[in-house]
Amino acid sequence: MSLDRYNHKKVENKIFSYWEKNKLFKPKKNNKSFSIVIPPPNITGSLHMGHALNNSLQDVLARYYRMNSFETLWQPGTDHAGIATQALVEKYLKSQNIDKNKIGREKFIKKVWEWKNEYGGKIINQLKKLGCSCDWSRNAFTLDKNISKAVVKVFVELHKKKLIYKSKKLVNWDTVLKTAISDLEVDQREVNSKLYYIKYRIENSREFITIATTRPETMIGDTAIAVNPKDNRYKNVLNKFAILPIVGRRLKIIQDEYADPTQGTGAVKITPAHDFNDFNVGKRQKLKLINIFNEDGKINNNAPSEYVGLDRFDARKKILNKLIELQILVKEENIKNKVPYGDRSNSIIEPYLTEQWFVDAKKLSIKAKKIVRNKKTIFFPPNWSKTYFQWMDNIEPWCVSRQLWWGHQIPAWYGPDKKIFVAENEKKAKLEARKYYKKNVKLIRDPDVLDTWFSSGLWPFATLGWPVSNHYLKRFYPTSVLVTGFDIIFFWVARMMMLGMEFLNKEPFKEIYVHALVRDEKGQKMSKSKGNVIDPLNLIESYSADALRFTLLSMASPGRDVKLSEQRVKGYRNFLTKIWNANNFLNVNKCNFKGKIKSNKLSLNINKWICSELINTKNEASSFIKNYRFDEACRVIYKFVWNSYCDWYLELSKTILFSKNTKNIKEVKNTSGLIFKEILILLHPFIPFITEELWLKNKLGSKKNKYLMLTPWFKETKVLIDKDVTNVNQVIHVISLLRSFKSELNVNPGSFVDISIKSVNKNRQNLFLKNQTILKKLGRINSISTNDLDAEYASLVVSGEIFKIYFDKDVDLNLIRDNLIKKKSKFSIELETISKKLDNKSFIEKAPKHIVEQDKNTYNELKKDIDKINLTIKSFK
RNA sequence: GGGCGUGUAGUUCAAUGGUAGAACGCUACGUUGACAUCGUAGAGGUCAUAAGUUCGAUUCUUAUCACGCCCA
Repeated sequence: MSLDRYNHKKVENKIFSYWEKNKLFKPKKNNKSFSIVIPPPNITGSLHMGHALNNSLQDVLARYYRMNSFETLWQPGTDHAGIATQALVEKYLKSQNIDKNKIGREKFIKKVWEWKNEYGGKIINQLKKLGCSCDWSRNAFTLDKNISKAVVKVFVELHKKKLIYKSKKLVNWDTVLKTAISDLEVDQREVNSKLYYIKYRIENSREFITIATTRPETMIGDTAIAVNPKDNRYKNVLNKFAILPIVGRRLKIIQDEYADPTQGTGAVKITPAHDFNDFNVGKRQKLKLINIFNEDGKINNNAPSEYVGLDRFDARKKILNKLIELQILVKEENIKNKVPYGDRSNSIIEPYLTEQWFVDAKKLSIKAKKIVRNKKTIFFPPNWSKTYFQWMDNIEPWCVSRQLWWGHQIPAWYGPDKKIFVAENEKKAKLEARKYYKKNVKLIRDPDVLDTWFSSGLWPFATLGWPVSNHYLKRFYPTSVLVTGFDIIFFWVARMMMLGMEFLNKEPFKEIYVHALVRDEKGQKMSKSKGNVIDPLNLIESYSADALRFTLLSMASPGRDVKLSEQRVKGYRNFLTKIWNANNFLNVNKCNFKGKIKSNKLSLNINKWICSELINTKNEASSFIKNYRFDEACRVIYKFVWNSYCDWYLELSKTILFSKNTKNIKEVKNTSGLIFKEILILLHPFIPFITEELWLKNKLGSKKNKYLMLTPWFKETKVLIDKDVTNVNQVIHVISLLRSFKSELNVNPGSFVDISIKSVNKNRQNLFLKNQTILKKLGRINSISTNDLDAEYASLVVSGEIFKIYFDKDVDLNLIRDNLIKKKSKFSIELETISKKLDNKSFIEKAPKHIVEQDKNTYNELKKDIDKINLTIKSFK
């Protein structure tokens, strides 16, 4: 009979639309609550493997807790990604010959919103394809009105508390995007560079001091030369002046710990406006800061006229040529050093002196650290807290202003004398200004916007409606768990912790589950330039979202990267097919899905057995999910469904289904259907689509609730231990041995045999006779007899007892004997190791009793087996 | 330089202080009753190396060697 095959393409979208239409994603009132906020993907993004893993994990949790009667909210949303989005739209406009600066800020922002409304929802739809059960009606965006309000409030309050301030400092400046960026957005890359040795003449002398630098062009901004106080080589020139070549400025030769005697010549030029270390030296030594760049990285008017307007790299070339001409370039040395790159623009970042807004992260970090130290927020795996502390302990002021248009404009206004008024809106700023100036003055708003992470730092409470107090905030904050990749512990997690503690005085998450990166099958980071990117949407298209989810989840072992290969996805697609076919089998045989399992009312041992397996699996799976061991949860469920249920139970059940005992048939039809129903429940958090499809197809829902998604997970938890259960395990064991035996003896596995259990003990004889239908069918046995037959036989030794096997065709006696000898030697080796242990007095004395007992038992069993085999071998002679 | 992590079957990974497991791949065979996207059987491991703790170490400790990531 040919039945239809599972076609995920027909199923997945349809099922999702059912869930959405029937509003199943909305939290249902209940005593206990469970909440997650999604790490908001940015609106320019499209689903990559990292998202797929991250969201599969969250969805398992959300679905699991929802099915366990928790009032569950998975809060979705996206962030506005200031730099990325602005750059993208700018580029797009440029392609249409529209210049951002010509159309102006307001129109530009309108264009970005247009773009956002058109394309910004792409990733949301992709998350839906993956099956994410977020409450999509609450989909949030960092530039939404309410979140923007929260952002302003936070800014104003932090400013009041003096935790936000404006200051002129060196920042990381992106000369392409023309904005400050945070330390974290700077990528330190090791590159091949040159170290240039340059002679600076000592004033009023014919002597020189040679400095070494990787950035000769910044010499225009030099304001000193430093040597280490311990460096005796330069004693004679200390406090003298050197003359800066090309420019002619006098540079004092100073002592500073920063100069490293082992680096270069030990003398180092100090350019406080263009290097973070030099900046600190400058502060200590009260040096002048001379900025030599414009915001685009071109030389400004502080340089000699012939260099003004040159790009920094052209300036370098020109200056080097000049140095050669002046014969003061001593040498060039090839070195490797770290050069800062902007992770968005991919251009070299310039330390640049500007006025920016800073958050006093150090103060904010105090509570945020405490909460983790006190285990109010727990990292999983726990080691990530070390990373968190390490960063928090060395935290620097957080530069939050960006010279962009797209984002939250800073709520700060300037009076005519540059006096700053920070307020929630212009009206309030004006009021304050009036108070200050005692008259109305014109205020100009700060043009800059806030770092995107500033608003995503408010994500766990701003999305729940803060600062307005409401049901959601009360019910779902602190959230239960944050699921995130380790790469944004600093960027995002730390910031949410700091701001959550500051404004709600409560940790934003009770737990933080940190997952790894998804790499390709060779362990390489996926990147477009390497061309090894596996697109999750392609995998979904080919193998279904369910298969992709199960793959990612089963590989999500803590502390380990996910190395993804398509083969695995294919393998789990096969798993779906298996489930689908099992369902076909049940339907063909008119199995019954209705009712409840009452394991204590079952009479057939195979039914008791599968019930017991199910309960064990369910309990194990539950505890694995609670402990974030999704890999283990997948493993036990997969094993149960495929091996226990499909391979053994359904095969065993055929002996009943194809019998004539109507009572037994009924019990099997009930049990097989109900166990399958339980399997769907069990699997639903992992593979929601196919399970829901089968649930609906078989009409397994109640009148109140049609859908699997809202069906309770737990029904029965008591572990079933029963003699019948262990008996089934024994029967399975014997069948397996018999199959192996045939294969070892080169006997056609399809052929039937007769067996004699004459020499087996009475109890076990009864067990085998009682289960002879099963044994005969699955073991391919004609007859089981308590008397030996008059024919050639081979002996199968099981647990010290001999089964005599009569084959329908003659088997080579030598083969049988060799088989026995092989087994004997295997057993003998085992026996030897165990007897060594048992002969060891300290083992007997010191090892736990049950271990000694266990070994003694094994010893006896092996001994018995070997004796029986010896006996049999003798009979050959 | 500081920190974190990883070395277990051909591959990707589990587990465990008491005779090493799975999946995929591979090999052989294919038994009418859902399934060849399948079934049955099988091969395949000095658990990176060395020392220590222990009755016993793949598991704990230390060192070494490889590899990866983060921070400076």
